[in-house]
Amino acid sequence: MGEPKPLPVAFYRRATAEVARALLGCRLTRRFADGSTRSVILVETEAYLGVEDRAAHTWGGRRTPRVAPMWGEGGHAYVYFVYGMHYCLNVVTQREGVPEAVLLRAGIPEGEKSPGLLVASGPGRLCRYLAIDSSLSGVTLSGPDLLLSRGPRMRFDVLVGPRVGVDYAGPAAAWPLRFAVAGCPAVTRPKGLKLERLEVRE
DNA sequence: CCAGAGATATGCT
DNA sequence: GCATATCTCTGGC
Repeated sequence: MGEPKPLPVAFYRRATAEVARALLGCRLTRRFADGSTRSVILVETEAYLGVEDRAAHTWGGRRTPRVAPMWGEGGHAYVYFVYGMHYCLNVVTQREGVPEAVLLRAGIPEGEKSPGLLVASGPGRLCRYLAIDSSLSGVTLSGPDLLLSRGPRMRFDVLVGPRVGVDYAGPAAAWPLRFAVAGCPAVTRPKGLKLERLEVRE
């Protein structure tokens, strides 16, 4: 297999909830210092809609050193540390000055000897599996360390529902915000998720 | 199923 | 200073 091709910048410039849905089935590749790689196919995502969204770190226009990557160009990573022991990886969307992002909640490891479906289930475990920490916050998702690419050809149903944590309502939250691949055991507590439609990617 | 522990960076008062 | 956090694991019902 050749080198996966990064997603184009235009991919990240759509409405954030739409990007979250489109990330399902995409491949996230982590490259290590020794040149080895690990990849997952994304199966669960969540949108965070910036200044209007009380659940977003940039709610109300917060602009602190930690969230600086969210204010930057789409297609970059925003990684934060939470609960004293977990990292969470977000995909920054849209353009500079629009601080929105998509939390990556689960992925299926690709090419493992014994396909451990559960090791990348949950945002903290996903980061642990890919050895992602806050030193990667702000890096491009089209670079050597992290690469987002179109996933394998597949067809799947999309589950849509509320976010897992506290799901603040608001003007911006009229959108569905959480997306998952139906029937995938790696998806966090599918409760509350409703089947929306069949997705075909070829 | 649910409550509690775990451990610390971050951001607000 | 202090409360909180886009979480995970374990142990008890």
